[in-house]
This record gives sequence, structure tokens and C-alpha cells, in this order.
Amino acid sequence: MKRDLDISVVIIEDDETIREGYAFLIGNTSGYKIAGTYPSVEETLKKIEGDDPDVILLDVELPGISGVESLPKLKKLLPETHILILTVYEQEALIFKALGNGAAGYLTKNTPPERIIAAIHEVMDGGGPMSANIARMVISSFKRNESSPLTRRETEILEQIATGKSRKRIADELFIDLETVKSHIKNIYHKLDVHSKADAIKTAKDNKFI
Amino acid sequence: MKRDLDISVVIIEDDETIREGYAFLIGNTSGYKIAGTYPSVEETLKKIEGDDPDVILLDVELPGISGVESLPKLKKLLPETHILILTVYEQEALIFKALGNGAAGYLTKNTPPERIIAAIHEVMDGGGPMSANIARMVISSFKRNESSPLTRRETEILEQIATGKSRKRIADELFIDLETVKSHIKNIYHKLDVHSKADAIKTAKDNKFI
DNA sequence: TCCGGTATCACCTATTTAGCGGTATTTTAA
DNA sequence: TTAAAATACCGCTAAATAGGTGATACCGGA
Repeated sequence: MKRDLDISVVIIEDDETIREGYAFLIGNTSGYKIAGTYPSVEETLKKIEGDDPDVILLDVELPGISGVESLPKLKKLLPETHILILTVYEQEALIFKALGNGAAGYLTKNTPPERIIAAIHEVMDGGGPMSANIARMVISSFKRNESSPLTRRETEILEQIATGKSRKRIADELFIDLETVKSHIKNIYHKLDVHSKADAIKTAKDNKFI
Repeated sequence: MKRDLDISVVIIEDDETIREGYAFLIGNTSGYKIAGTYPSVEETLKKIEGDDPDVILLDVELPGISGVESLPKLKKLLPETHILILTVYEQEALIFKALGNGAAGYLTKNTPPERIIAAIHEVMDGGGPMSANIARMVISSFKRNESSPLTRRETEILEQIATGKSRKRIADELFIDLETVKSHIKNIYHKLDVHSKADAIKTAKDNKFI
């Protein structure tokens, strides 16, 4: 048995039953081995360097330091390790924070065992495994609102404003007069019923107009 | 055979061999039926309303109107239909534009047939099927740079600036003095080697500091 | 315990920008 | 062919920006 070529996995999960369940599942799958299991981030940080895992399965709701908060620390300690979130939580804010903090994938706990194994393999292969509803949320975060009141040009100009450019600079880059830009902005403000660029940007982003 | 309960699929793809291949594959899978196949968007728009498909498989590189550009029109015509991109292209810009325009999933053409069938089912179930490398790109688009030169406070302030808020307003909302905000901004500009907020925002976004 | 980085606040100047009120022409797409 | 969209101009005031120079308090790691 070539244990050196096995994918080594660490599990960080406070519920012992679940933790041992995953460990049993993964440890008994050919090609995978368990390098360590921990009930908390604090425990993990003390010993994980010796484990040198390829993949970490991380719960987000842990006692003490939460899983999401620990992500930067884990990534710093083990830059090459892929971290998979495995949790019951499906709140958008939590998901995007986890992905922003360096999670390589996000699975919910109703994921069938074979899918978890597949996800570990997938993440080693450069993929980004996600549960179906997580993927849906991630995709719809990109989706623009089809029924924007703004015209194409207005949208374009508001996008430019949102990058912090001045009206003069926008005018120059779009090869139109400063006065034209001002006209568009007046119309944008009127349509969105706002009176400042900050409010215009906020309204437009909230409604996915930009 | 209860054809009414089958998932009806339309394929838009200019290569006849590929198009007929997918049609054969899907048409011969129990639970799925082909409502129509088209070589171009122009052809599709004329007749697709009669097809009333549940799912459209859409190629992005089509002669005439491109697949990505046609997304808003298709969505307007068939608001309930899920559109899956099926293409060889893996350019980030194209992917994010497709997702922004309302695509419900993104598959590359090396996807095995059974995965395509699964993806159609998944999208009907509210999921967001993506090929592994697409998912990786999508996930890493959320990822922040761990080695930002900016401090926590500086990052926070630059994020606020990127929302279009004035320094005064940022100061008020963070309960600090306007002068403090100005100091932070000076430091930010120096660290990023820029001389305007537009450039600071651009540099920070390019490097995923914010 | 000391020190460097961080966060905080101050005062100065000059210039640019933002926002609001109108009006009006040309171009484009349904 | 006509309404919507994009373009442009004028005048006005208040606000915001960018740069310089300096100072004080705090806090975490060596």
C-alpha cells in the first residue's frame, strides 16, 4: 500500500459523532488517509503543522474561534493546503466571507459521503466543489437585474463613477463632453431618486443595476 | 410514456455534428426530450416561443449574434427557462459576463455526457452547475489577497471610499475625525503609490486588497 | 520592557469636483 | 416616423480632494 501517495485529510469539527463519522468514511476509502482530527481551531493550530494535510474539512460553527475567522491563520500556516468548508449554514454573508478568506469549496452537511470524497479529489485537481444551492447563490451574486431603469450609457457611466473616477476623467475616456456626463448623471440621480454618488452607487448595487 | 413530465431542452449550437450529438444524447435519455435545435440565435428567436423549453443549452461562440449577447433577449422571451452555457471557452471575462447576463450554469465542452444530463437536472432543481475549472475561477474571484500592504483600518477606509462616500461621511460613520481619515488615505496612497482615489481603488481591486 | 507600526488628530493651501437649475440638438432604435 | 437616448451648453455655490508637515497615544511582539 503506497500511503505516501494518499491524499491526507484533516477534519476540524466539534461534534464528535460527525467528526468520527467523516474520519471513518475517509480513512476507509482507498487513496485517502486521515492525518488528524480536531474539535476546535485552538487544538488544531497547536498540532496541525505536523500533520501537513493536503485538504482540511472545516466546520464554520465551532466553539471559540470560528471556522471562517480561522481561515487566514490556517492558510498562513499551511499555504498549500486546500480548505473545504463543510457546514449546515447557508447564509450568503457566511459563504462569501468564507470564500473571500480563502476557502476552496463549500459543502453543506447533507452532502452524501461519495460526494464528499469526490469533492476532496476535485479540490486537489484544481476544482472548486460546491453544493448545488451554494453554487446557485454564488452564480446569482453575479446576475444583473434585467429590469434596470438605466439606459446602457447611464449604466456605463455609473459603473465608471463607482470606480472612483471624476466626471472629467470619465468624459475623456468615453470621448464625450464633460457636460454630457453631467447630463447623464442628473438623469441617473433622478431615476434612482438620489442626490449623491454614494447613494446612487448603493442603490444601483443593491438592485444589481451595476 | 409521460412525455409531458419530461424536461424539455433546446440546443443552440452552430456545429451540426455537436448539435445532433447532444440532441441524440438527451432525446434518448428517459425523462428528457428535445423541444428544438438551432444553429444560430437568429433562427432561435423566430421559433423558440413555440418550443417553451425548460432548459436551453447555449453555445457562446455563434455566427451572428453571440450567445452571451443573446442571453438578455432569451431571458426576456422565456423568463422561466434556465439557460446553461456549453462552450469550449474558459476566459474569465466571458464567464462573468455570461453569469451576469443570466446564465444559470456554465459547462465546458469536455464535460462527459452523463454530467450534462445531471447538470440539466441540477439546474431544474435550483442548482448552478459548473465545470470544475469554472467553479475554481468563480471561487477565486471572491478571494482576497492575504498579503495586502494595507492595515485593517486602511482597508476598511478604502472599501468605504470605493462605495463613493466622502471623507467627511466616512469619518462620521466610523466615529473618527475627518483629519484621521485624511491621514489614512495619505498612507494608503503612499503604500499603493497612487495619487488619486480612482487609482487607489483600481490598484486595490486589481490586487484583491479590497 | 522597549520599539515600530498603527491609529488618532491638527493646521495650512490650492485646485478640482459635485450637484442643481435650466435648455436644446442630434442620433438611434422600435 | 416618432419616442427614447445620447449629446452638448450655461451659470451658480458648496463641498471635496490632494499635498505638506507635524504630533500624540496605544499596543503587540521581540
